[in-house]
Amino acid sequence: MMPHFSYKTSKKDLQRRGTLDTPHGSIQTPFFMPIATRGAVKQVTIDELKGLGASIILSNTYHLFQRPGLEILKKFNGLHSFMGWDGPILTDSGGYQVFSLSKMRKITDEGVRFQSEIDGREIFLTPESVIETQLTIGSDILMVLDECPPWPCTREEAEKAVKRTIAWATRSKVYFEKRMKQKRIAPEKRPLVFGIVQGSTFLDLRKRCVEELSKLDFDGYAIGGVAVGEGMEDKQTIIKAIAPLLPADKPRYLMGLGKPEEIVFAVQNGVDMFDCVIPTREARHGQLYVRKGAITKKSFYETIKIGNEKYKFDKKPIDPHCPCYTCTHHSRAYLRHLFSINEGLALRLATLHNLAFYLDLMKELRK
RNA sequence: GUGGCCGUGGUGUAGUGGUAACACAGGAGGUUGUGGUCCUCCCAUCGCGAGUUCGAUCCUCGUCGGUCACC
Repeated sequence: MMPHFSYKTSKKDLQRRGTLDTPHGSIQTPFFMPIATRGAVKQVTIDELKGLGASIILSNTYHLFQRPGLEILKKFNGLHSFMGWDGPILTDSGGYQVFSLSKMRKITDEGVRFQSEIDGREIFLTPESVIETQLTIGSDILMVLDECPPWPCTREEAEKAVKRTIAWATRSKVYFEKRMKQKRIAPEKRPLVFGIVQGSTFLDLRKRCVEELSKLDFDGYAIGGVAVGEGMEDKQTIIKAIAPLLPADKPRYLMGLGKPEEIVFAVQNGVDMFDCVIPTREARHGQLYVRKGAITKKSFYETIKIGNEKYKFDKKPIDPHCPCYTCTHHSRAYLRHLFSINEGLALRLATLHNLAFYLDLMKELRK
């Protein structure tokens, strides 16, 4: 079996730099994945993503399954050719949707029954079906189906979710290996599959989850169920305690996070991979990131609400030191104007800038 | 000039003898394995003056403004 991941630790802390091999190329860690839930990073073209320094993007099995649907994805031989992105793609399993769309779901040991929020039809996800769908998508990194309990939750609920997550992870891995054998995939074409650690804020449950998942020898390990409502302290406690326990020779992925300082903190604790809606979603709502200084400083950035009245006459770019298209072409006042007249260009320019901020931050963390 | 009708926030509309509701606009927050369409909060001494009343945005009179009809 080929080595998918190699890394070096920095002198201080647990921080590491590495290279992760995928069927669509090798990429440097730590990295941030812009989110393309439905096969598009909102507002941004493929070339722009590459120009910004994105090496991998994230999409979502549950959403793609509904639209465009597997028939189209099969005809196109997967998502890469359908959307025109030839770099690596990680797909979330839909496990998070168990949590975020919880009004419309029913979980059993067998799987998750959803009522589609689009057309109302019933969708039944199992660990096996989710792996199969991700193989159809042609994902480079597959995530297993997990159960992400809400916060707060009781110890009993968390324990139940952990047990189910482990059981599902086992089934996922078995099914994945079976399919790899059947398909006779060459080692370098073989996608990666990641396990997901749950356990809410109960560290002993999380540790047990890590131990059980480690036995299954996944290609990488994710910390899930973080940033679901708990406070900063809980988040830090989980990251600090759990990240170093994950197998060191495999990439570590902190799912769904986060704010810039959370990413920095996690990288310093040995996490390699991130995704988050924050830069893209907040951009669409006019909240933009401005770099203030070195990462070592406590407040190395600030956010501005470009819609605020105080920017009405502001001739400065969003961030004078930012090399992105938006900052090299337009003023805050113009951006504010575009937002106030509800012009689509506003969303585009804002998204380009926030992604530049995040991806530049990752570049710096890889130095 | 005479008669009718109407004057409520930036705009358009509700409403009640116990100091005002809604939408949009405006202002300020929020957003963590995606909500461009989402959430929260703020923004009116009800044209002006007087009277009746415990209390008037509401009733009465006057006044100013708008509008329609008639002379």
